[in-house]
Amino acid sequence: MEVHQLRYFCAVAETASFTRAAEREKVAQPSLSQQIMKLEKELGGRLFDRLGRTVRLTSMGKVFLPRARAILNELKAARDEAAASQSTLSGPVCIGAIPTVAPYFLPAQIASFSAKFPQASITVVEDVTARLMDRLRASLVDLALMAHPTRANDLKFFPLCSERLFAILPKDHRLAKRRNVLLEELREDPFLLLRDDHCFRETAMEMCKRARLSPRIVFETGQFSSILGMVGAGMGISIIPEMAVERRSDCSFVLIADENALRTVGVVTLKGRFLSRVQQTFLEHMRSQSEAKIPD
Amino acid sequence: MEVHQLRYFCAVAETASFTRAAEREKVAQPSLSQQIMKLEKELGGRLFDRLGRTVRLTSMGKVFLPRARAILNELKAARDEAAASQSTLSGPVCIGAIPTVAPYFLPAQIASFSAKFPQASITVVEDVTARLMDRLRASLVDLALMAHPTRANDLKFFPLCSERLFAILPKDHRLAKRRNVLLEELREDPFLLLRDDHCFRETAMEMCKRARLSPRIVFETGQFSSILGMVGAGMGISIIPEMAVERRSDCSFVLIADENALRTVGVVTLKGRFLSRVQQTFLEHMRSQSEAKIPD
DNA sequence: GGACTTCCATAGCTAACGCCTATTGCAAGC
DNA sequence: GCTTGCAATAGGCGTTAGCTATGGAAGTCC
Repeated sequence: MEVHQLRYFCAVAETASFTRAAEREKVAQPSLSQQIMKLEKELGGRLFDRLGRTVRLTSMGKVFLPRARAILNELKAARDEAAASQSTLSGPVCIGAIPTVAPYFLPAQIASFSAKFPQASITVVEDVTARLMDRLRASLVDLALMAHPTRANDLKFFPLCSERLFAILPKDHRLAKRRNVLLEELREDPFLLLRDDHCFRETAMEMCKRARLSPRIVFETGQFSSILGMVGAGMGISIIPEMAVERRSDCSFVLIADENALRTVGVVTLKGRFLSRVQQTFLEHMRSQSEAKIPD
Repeated sequence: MEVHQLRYFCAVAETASFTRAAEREKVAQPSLSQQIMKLEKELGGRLFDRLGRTVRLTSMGKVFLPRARAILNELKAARDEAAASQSTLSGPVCIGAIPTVAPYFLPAQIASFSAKFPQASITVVEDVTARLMDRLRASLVDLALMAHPTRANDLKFFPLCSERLFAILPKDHRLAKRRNVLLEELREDPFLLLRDDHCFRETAMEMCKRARLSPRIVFETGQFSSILGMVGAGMGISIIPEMAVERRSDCSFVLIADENALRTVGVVTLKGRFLSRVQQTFLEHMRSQSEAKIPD
């Protein structure tokens, strides 16, 4: 049973004529007759009575007609829906983001994108790098915002922006008024850091290592806002990226005087993964939005 | 968009592998790949992500899958229903019958057929010959019980039985006790006949003509039972076929002594009309049932 | 890290099948 | 009885779904 056979069948039923049906379907009449006969053979009985010059549905034809019509409609609906899911900028976009990027970067991006494409249904998953990579590989997220080009070669990294790193000090810290600072100068201060699974902990530790400094860690957390609070309370110092800097009365942010004190934020996708048009568009939206923001 | 493409698509979606899907669908893997690619091209986007060794639905694939499944199910249902309407002995049988046959012949036929094939849904239309022929030509009835082979060459006549004709006389008629009678002997009696559009009127008039008798008609009706009642009341005499004979205290039935005093009852179908299996079976049922009943 | 395996895509060929034109066969209408 | 209208048949052609063989990329094993 083939699609064109159903089309021809409906055409004959509707025009009550093989000749007119053939015209409507833009095929020669014998071709159409053949296909109808083939269909009749498959179904084990005639669909039409051929009575001299009139053609009429048999009782089997009568029960078959609505089903054939339904199938043709469903085919059209399926084709249309599929095409629409590609051509219109609608459908699901699931974005992953690490906790040290999500609250500072995503809200504005999503807001501007949603304003342009209100049909897109955006969901966000916040998780640490390792687990985001798993989710990418399982196609549970379409795009992931992460820091540093990934070493995994089944993933692709699109850099968005590089941002400078800052030392965060209590307002009354001896270096709080400086325009910039070397990490070496903070050798004696107790450190507050993110937990082990956060990639920014690694970034910070890397900086310390470059400054030949092994920090005394007195507090670990999962979010910068806790660090800011604790630093403000005088518990110690820390390192944060530029996007986490915020005006506070109890903390000072001092630029780290090291040209390598940078964090690169980018979008990661799974290689070989086909992105729908919305998903692709969201990626391009983020890239174009952040071009302007790349500080250098 | 073709049926096999939908089948292949579902197979890949369900096995998560082109190779396994090809095995399941009994085609070579490249053939299947080609068809999927063709389908993807038609829909304007990929249906699957090919990620190294895993194959996974894209978001378009996810919306397309249930629709493809639904269509395949509908196809199967349509095929099954059509095949069932041919193979199982169910479905509509619309029988036409002339009023001078219907009440005497049909009830037993329908009862025995329904007992054997309770799935058949039988409807009966009672009408005179001319209108039954119209209904046959319009496919409003599938079979029609009529008398005498039809002259119309777009119809086909299957004889069922030939029955003798009887004179019906009031109990106190001078010939009421006879074993048989010649129509000539009834030359003086007033006649009761069916109305003009009933074919049995023609049969009766034919008999009169053969007996060189032009009957004086004193009553016309549409049914034998009225004639029986009126004859019983002594209004006159009439002619009826054997199947209309019934024991009555006020009438006598005397066989007409003419070897041509016969009425042939048969089934008529429209030439070129395809009968479903029930319809065909009903026809054969009637023919086999009445074989035994053909008097000669 | 190189050989092997696994899996999908590509290339080239073949056979089937849908479509074509021309013609026949059958009714219907003048 | 001839023409007309319509579906079926016959025979040729081109497209295409299917095949085998091969290529290339990713994962696996020693």
